[in-house]
Parts: sequence; structure tokens; C-alpha cells
Amino acid sequence: MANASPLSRTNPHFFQPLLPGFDSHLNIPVKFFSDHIKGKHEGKTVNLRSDASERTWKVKMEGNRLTKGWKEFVKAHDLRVSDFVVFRHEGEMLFNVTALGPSCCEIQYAQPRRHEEDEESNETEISLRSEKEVEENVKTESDQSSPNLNCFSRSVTASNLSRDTVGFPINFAKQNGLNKERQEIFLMNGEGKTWESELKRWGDCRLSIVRGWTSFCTANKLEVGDSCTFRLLQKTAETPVFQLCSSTKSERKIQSAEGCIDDKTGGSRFVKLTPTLNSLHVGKQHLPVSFTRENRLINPGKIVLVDKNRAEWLMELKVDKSTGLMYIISGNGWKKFCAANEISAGESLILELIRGGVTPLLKFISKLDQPPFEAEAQAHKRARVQKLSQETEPKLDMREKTAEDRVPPRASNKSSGNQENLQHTQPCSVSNQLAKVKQSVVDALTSIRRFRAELDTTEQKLEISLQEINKLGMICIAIFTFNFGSTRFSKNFGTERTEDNGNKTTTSSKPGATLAKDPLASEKQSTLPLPTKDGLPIDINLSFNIYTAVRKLRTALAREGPDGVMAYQIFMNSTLQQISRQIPRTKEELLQINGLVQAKVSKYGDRLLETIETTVNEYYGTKKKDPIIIHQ
DNA sequence: CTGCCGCCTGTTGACCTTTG
DNA sequence: CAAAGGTCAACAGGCGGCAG
Repeated sequence: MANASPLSRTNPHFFQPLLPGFDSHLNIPVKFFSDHIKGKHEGKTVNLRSDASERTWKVKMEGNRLTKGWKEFVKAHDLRVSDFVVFRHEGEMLFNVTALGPSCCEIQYAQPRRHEEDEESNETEISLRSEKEVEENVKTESDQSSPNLNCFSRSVTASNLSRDTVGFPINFAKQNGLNKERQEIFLMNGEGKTWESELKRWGDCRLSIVRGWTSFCTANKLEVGDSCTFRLLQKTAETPVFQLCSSTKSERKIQSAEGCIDDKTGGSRFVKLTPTLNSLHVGKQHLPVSFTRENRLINPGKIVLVDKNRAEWLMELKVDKSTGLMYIISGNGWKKFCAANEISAGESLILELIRGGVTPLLKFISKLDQPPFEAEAQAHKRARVQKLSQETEPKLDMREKTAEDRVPPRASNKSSGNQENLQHTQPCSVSNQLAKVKQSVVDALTSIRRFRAELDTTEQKLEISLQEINKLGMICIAIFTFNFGSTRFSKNFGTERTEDNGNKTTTSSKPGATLAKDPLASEKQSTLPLPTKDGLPIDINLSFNIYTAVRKLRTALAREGPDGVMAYQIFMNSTLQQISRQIPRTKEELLQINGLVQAKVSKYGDRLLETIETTVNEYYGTKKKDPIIIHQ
């Protein structure tokens, strides 16, 4: 899977996808271990560094396993299942680690916390990655005391698209000094492309992005219902830049691909929920403590509910801070979900918890008709429920209302076998009621067994799919490591290769012929040519070296610069990618790179050109300016 | 007609209280 | 103590008025 030096002549690399259980230890690939560690550095402590922090983590190596200390590194970098980590050996058991998210893009971290701000957790210098940070920032937007907001989320709606206007969180603006009546801003997508826009203030308490929103959404295929999160990149600049750092749609695609692995928590996967009039009205549903504890469902976040038609409903799993209880909330999503499953107040439904991905899923298993007396008792349980129903139908007594409420759904529910009986049995004897309860339970059990069999089959299929996805993920990671567009890559994949000595050899003419294999399995794939804008191929190995070199330069510049200057504020990743693709050799050529304005070229141009020149010379082993474009 | 503005109202979600 | 209900601030979006 991973291999020594496939990507660079100087630094051996390997990468690992993070699978469940990754946080306790990480296996170094056997081949890498035997090539670079075994016999030389065995049993030593490994030093891990990342671009996200200046700190070095010491991690114990037992055999080919990273053990003691790895957990801290994981925690500090907020690594999660389905992320990837690329280890680059810098020598003397020092590894530079690059973390990539499930989207195969590098995880962006927020500004490092200062020690004085977070003295309690001095083991963690890095603040959380953007996705989590987003959640926290959104959560604390109303909290005036929370410092350093640099992300906000917005949903794409038909209304804001049609009006080309979207609301802007006022607290976010206040925290970041966006107080002007009108302020030009840039909306930037993940690839670094920008759209001109404007932030406008109305009165004291309202801000909106007033133009550019629709074109941004259209260009980035953001549709109604998607939720997108923006990060403020250049806070101090004349024109603030808000970069799209995540969107719900892509996340959900990942969830649906990954979210159906069986859980390994050992708790009961099934939960019975009984929505009440109020829970439907306020749109939230508490989960039984026993269920959340057994299944370790203790962290707030997203949760996907799958209804009987297999439609997914993305909701929030929250924790009630005063009681510690977990509940699902989604505006009227819970009400609609119940409606979609033909569940009305007082009726119960059984859901099965499916875990394994980033987001847990609760799948509708069956409806559990309650005996009327129980539903009735529940309906009478609270005086406030009565108040609520009186608001809607003030003339009805609660008892009458319950009956009224319950009859129509049953009358319309053709699938309910005992609907007629239920309608007539309210005054029935206890034995009749018990018989009905028993029948309901038997029906529910039958449903559960049927769904379980179906789930087993689906699970097997999904596991096969997951393996395929993992394979693809590895391919993507290799592509990303080169930092080139995957579509261009795939076009040329397998058409031409270079041996380690840099000589080009044609080994396969079938596009994709080697795609099925692990892309990192062979060192011989290290110099796949990619076309430039002109359609001409470039030497990917050189470009990768340049990318690595300018990235190192950026880190160095960030460290040299004044406190608080982030690497991305010097050069953005997209700028580095463009530099590595176009390999500018003069300041004029630098100015043609997006993101390199005159001021930056004046400030950093010399060092950039020097770095590029050195890398090119090292690569070709010569001082002359070799042509970068290699014609096929 | 289009874009901008501002008022108003419904929705959402966090936090707290009450009930059984 | 678990679960449900209540309250309220913040926010989103509908709608109508106004200007160009």
C-alpha cells in the first residue's frame, strides 16, 4: 500500500487511511518499515511534526507500531476515522505528517491557540479543524464572550438565491470588525477561485451579503438545501476573503457511503420512541438515556434519520446541558419525519442505530401501534399538553381530542391490519387490550426480523462498496499528494511512466490499466506527466518537489513573520499548486499566478524564485534553466 | 423591471423548569 | 432521575415600499 520514496527523491513517504481503532496506535506499512526503519531505528522514539503546529510530538515505536504518544497527536490534530495521514520522513526518525480529510483535501486548521488562552490543555497547540470549529463557532455565535470566530455557516435557500442576498451573522461581523455600512468582500471556493461580493449593514443589527451569492452558488453547484461554511481568510485585508471550507451536501455523500457499517459498541441498536404532541410541535425528540449510553451516543453532532422510504433526514443530535440528555432536533424535520413514517402523536416507532461512519444513522424499522389506553394516558400525562391542544382546538376536551386526532390516520392507514378493531375497542376488556398489545409486539418483532434480514444483505453489499471506496480513496490520496486535478490525471494515468532515474519509459498505453492497482504500490509511477494549460505534459515529480519546497518556504516565512501570521495568509495552497504547475522563473511570471500581487512578489518574490531555482537545479542536477515542459 | 431596504413574523435552538 | 414542556433571543425570510 505505502511505499518508500515513490514521490520524492529525497524523502521517503508512506500514507495510511485511518480506520476504526486508529487512535490507539498506527501501523507503519511493513515495506516502509523494513526498508527504512528495521535494523537502523527500531524501537526508537519517532518525532512527528505537522504544518499545523511548531510542536514536535514524541511517539513510541513498538515494532512497526506507533503507540504511546500517538493518541495525543491524534487528539491535537482532531484526526477522525476516514481521514488519511501522509508521513514524510525527514531523517533521524523525524516525520512531517500531512492530514487529509475524507474529501481527500488537506485538513485546514484554525489559528493556533495561544498558551495563555488555553492553559488547561497545554498538550494541544492546534485548534480544531475547520469542520469541528465550524460547529463550535456556529454554536457560539450568540455567545458574545467567545473569541476568535473565523467561520460561519449559511444554508442555500430558494429565497436567498432568487434575491441574491443572504443573511450574515451579526456577532461574527462584530467579532471580526466588519462594521462598515458597505464592505466589498470576496467569496472564495475551495480551489481558490474568487467571486466579488458585498457585505451590507442595515441598521444596527443586520448584515447581508447582497450580491454575488447566487453566482457563487451556481458556479459551485450549491443547491437549495445545501449548507455551506465559510472561513474568514484575510481578516485585516482591505477586502476580506471568505473561503468555502465545507458543505453539507458533500458531507452527506460521504455519510451515505460510509454510514452503514454495523456498530461495535455492543449496546442495543434498537430504540423505541414515542413522539408527543409537544415533541412534534417543538420539533425535538429526546432519546432514552439507556439507549444513548449503551451505544455511546454521547457527543452532539449530526445524525441522519432514514425513513421507511429510505429517504435521509439530516438532523442535529444535541445534548441538553442541564440534564445531560441527548435529543434530536431539526426544526420541523422531526415532525415531517414522523409524518413520512405515518407516526402521529402517541404512537411509537422503532429505529435502529447504524454506526461506523462519521455520522450515526437511525433507520426506521417499524411502527409500533400503542394500545389506545396507553396513548390516551400519555395524552393526558401533562396539563401543558392540554394547553397546547386547547390552543389549536379550544372547544375540545383533551379526551375527545385524542380520539379525534387518532381516528383519521387510522382510517386512512390501509396497511394497518387491526385498524377497525382499534377504533371499536376503546371500551374493551383488559384481556382484549392485552391481546392487542401482544399482537402489536408480535407484529413489531416480525417487522424487526424482516428488516434485520434485509439489513444484513444491505450491510454485506455496503461493505463491498466501502472496500471499493477505500481503494478509490487511496487513489485520490495519491493524486492529491501530487496536488493536481484528478480529472486531468486520470486522462493520462497509465500512459507514461518514468523509472526512478528519471528516464521516461512507456509501459502501458491503456488508460486506467494500472488504476486497479494500488497507485502507490509501485515506485515507477512517480513521474506521471500531467498536461499544462496548453495541454502539454509537465514533469509531476519536479512539480511535486517544487510544491514541497515552496510549502516549506511558506512555513519558514510564517515562522519568521510577526506573531499570528498564518501560512495561508502568505501563500494559499491554491497559489502554491499553481506555482508548482507553472513553475515561474521570473517576477513577471510570478505576477501571473493567482494570489500573487505586486506587494507579495516584492516581499517574497526573490525567495520564491530562489527556492524554485534551487529545486529545479537539484532536480536536473544542473545549473542551467532546463525547459520545464516535457513534450510527448 | 430590478435591486435595495426595512419591517414584521415565523422558525430555530439553547437553556431552564416541571412532571411523573 | 429521566423525560417532556416552556421561554426567549437570534435568525431567516416574506413582503411591500422606494429609487433608479
